[in-house]
Amino acid sequence: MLLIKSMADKENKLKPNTSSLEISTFSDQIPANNYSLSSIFDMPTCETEKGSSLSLIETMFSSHPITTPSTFDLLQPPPPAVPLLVPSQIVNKIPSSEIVNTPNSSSISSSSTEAAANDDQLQPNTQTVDDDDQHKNKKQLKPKKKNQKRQREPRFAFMTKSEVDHLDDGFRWRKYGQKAVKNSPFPRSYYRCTTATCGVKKRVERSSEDTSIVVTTYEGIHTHPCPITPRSCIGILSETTAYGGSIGGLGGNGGGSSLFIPQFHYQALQQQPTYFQTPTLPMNFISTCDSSLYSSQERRFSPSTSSSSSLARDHGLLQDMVPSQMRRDPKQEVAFSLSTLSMKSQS
DNA sequence: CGTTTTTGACCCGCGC
DNA sequence: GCGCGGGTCAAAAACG
Repeated sequence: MLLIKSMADKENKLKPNTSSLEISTFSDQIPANNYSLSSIFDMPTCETEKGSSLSLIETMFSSHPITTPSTFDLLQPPPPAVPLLVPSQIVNKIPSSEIVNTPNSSSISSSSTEAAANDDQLQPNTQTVDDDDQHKNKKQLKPKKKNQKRQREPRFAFMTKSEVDHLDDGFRWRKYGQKAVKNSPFPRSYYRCTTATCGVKKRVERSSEDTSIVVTTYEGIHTHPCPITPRSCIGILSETTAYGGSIGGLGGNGGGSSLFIPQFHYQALQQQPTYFQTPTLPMNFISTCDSSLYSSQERRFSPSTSSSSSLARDHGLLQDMVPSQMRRDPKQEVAFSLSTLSMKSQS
């Protein structure tokens, strides 16, 4: 699971060279039942340039309980990546029990089969039914087998502090539904990746407790490159990850938060099962902080910013993960664990 | 005119 | 069995 919180307001816009961005991404072993992450983690606080202090993780999912742990069980938090990629200061805050490798965890690519295998209620012939087929069957043949549960892709939830609900993450989404959320004045929107072969979906809803927080839940893995690849992303990405086949992303524009969570290189998922196929997480994440300065369309053609190019010159794991300026500022902490993204990519 | 959004209806799972 | 809530469909409307 990834959780991200960013601070952005109109007066304190996120810029690549500023450190007003607060990020906390991590993975955990998902409890079997509903849970509130705020009760699991005691994250440190950090200060923005404006001096405001807030917890990196305040009320993660306290109002958004995850009720489908089976999908999250698919996440694989690999131990090797955590100590290398997560600042120890942050790691120490995360109970080790929460980041241990999960025996039941599996890869994304193998999630469908393993999920089915782990789900005794699933019948064997349901394992290969994908979303599209489900939809077709839904229209053609209403009756479903009783024990046939809808198979869900792994989900990744992000929390961002944003004024805009639908954050631009570089991918193109088509809204296909909207529902009122119980006990919340804000509706939940359903989006689907517009790429024909890509079945990634995402839900966007605003927290009822903190209306400034937008909860974005991604479901599935993109099987294609990002159609709108920010130059700044390319600037700091290794060649193998420049496409940023992603689990999910957030990117603000129009004065909202400006985040971009790079995703797996879609090829990496298929070919190279290595944790370190994903060191681009915070890189993209941070490199596109300036997206508020231009629209997503413009961003497609915008030249690399000086900051991103400077970031591109940074090498090494930590350098790759954290902008130099942010690294220098002890107040600005970036906590992340690629373990969530580190899933076996055997196919 | 193609694409996206809106929105009411429908399906499905689950709890009672 | 029924009601509720989450999720999805698809026609119509809106948009660029």
